[in-house]
Amino acid sequence: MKKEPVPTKKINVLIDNTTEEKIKTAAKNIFHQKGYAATRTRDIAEEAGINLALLNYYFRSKEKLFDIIMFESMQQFIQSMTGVFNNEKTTLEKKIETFVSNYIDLLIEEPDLPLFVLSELRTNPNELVSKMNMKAYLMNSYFMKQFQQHITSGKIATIHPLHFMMNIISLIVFPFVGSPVLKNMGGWKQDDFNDIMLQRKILIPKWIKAMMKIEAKG
Amino acid sequence: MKKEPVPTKKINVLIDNTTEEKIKTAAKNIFHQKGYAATRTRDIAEEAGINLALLNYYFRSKEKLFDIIMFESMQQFIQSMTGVFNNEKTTLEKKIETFVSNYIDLLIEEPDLPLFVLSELRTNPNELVSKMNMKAYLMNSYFMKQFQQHITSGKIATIHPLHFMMNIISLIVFPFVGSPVLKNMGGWKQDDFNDIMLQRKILIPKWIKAMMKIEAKG
DNA sequence: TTCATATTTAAACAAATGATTAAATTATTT
DNA sequence: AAATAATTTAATCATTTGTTTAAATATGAA
Repeated sequence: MKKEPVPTKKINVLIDNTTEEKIKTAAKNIFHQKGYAATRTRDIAEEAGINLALLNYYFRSKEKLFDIIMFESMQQFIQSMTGVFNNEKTTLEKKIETFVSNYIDLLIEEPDLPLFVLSELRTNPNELVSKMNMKAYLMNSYFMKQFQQHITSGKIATIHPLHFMMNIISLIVFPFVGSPVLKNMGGWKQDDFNDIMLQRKILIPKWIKAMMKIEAKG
Repeated sequence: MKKEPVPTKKINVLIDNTTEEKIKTAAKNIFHQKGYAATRTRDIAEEAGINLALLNYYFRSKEKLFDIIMFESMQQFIQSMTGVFNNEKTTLEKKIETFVSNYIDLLIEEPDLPLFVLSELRTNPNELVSKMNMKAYLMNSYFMKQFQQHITSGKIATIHPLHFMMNIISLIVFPFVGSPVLKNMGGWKQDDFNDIMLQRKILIPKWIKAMMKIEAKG
């Protein structure tokens, strides 16, 4: 007779050996690739190499499992900012460079992350987004303080901080979201695409700086 | 006994009065909002106000109906370029301004279009993308000719045309894709959001021009 | 009108799918 | 080792969902 599964908190092994972790890893892969609705619990079980019933044994339901994956994915999606934006020892310029670089590295590792998060956010209520409390984080960051200083000292144009964030994130993330089209148009294989994205680690900070200045003149 | 439905090509009425059109309109709305997998044929029937069986009567299957919607959506997604990019009487700068303006107008009308197309493209093979032949269209356009001239004459930096297109489209489209997050962070209602997007009709062309120049110096 | 054809409807079907059950196996404790 | 608890398995269930069927209704032609 089964009861509640025991809270599996053994020693952390490098390789996901526990059944629970195998399921989570498989779920992440398939959810990221196909989204919630198109994912079958049987697909997850097969990818994880486990019996279908174990999914419900460990996670109660497809939806509960999804909620966990979704939460962790959103954290990963956001976490790129943490640690960069509150460093009081780096300049604004340096923060932008680091942010762009870290983010592109992350997306080369997890190319399906943005489209997954954004697609699922479309249906779900924005409860999760509120929970993440991104607004407070960004607005209270040291980054934002520096940004405001640059504006008041006239170093950069007067512009809504969210326009600024929108622009940086757009330039970083959108190519990954549109990669099927881009690869087709450029005749690029995965490695070519990644090379182009790596180029953008250098280019995007330059572009951003240029964008922020011109406003002041025009 | 039913046979093949007759090809419904009556006089085009302003209001979608025919059953076929009612189904297509409903299907577009729901597919755009929820994607293929999360859409139930019963949802479409209900939204269209018709009997469920009529969907299969007119379109054979959910998939065939989806293919039609998907094709038309991609055309709409791409069509924004047509007509702008091959106008031989406008400058490069003017083309950019018009393109940005038209595109933002389209996305305010059809805010779900990009995420829908890009999500579905992720799963499907890129057969559709190839069929659209976007590469040939862009590369053979008068726009691209002007772009190359600007590079050779030193007016703008040497840069891969796809980087350039990526940047414009990223700045236009990504805010719509990430609108749930943006609205939350900015505390914006739909109308506020649209106002911000309308601001970008002016801002994006300025930013793009600035980006293209700085490269030359650096 | 009358007849044929097109359209619409309610009901039902079959496959897919998330979830559960009860038994079998493995691991842990006493 | 024996007993208890945890994990795994194969089979099954119940619901959802895309699709079909056969009858009913509406439309148009003769």
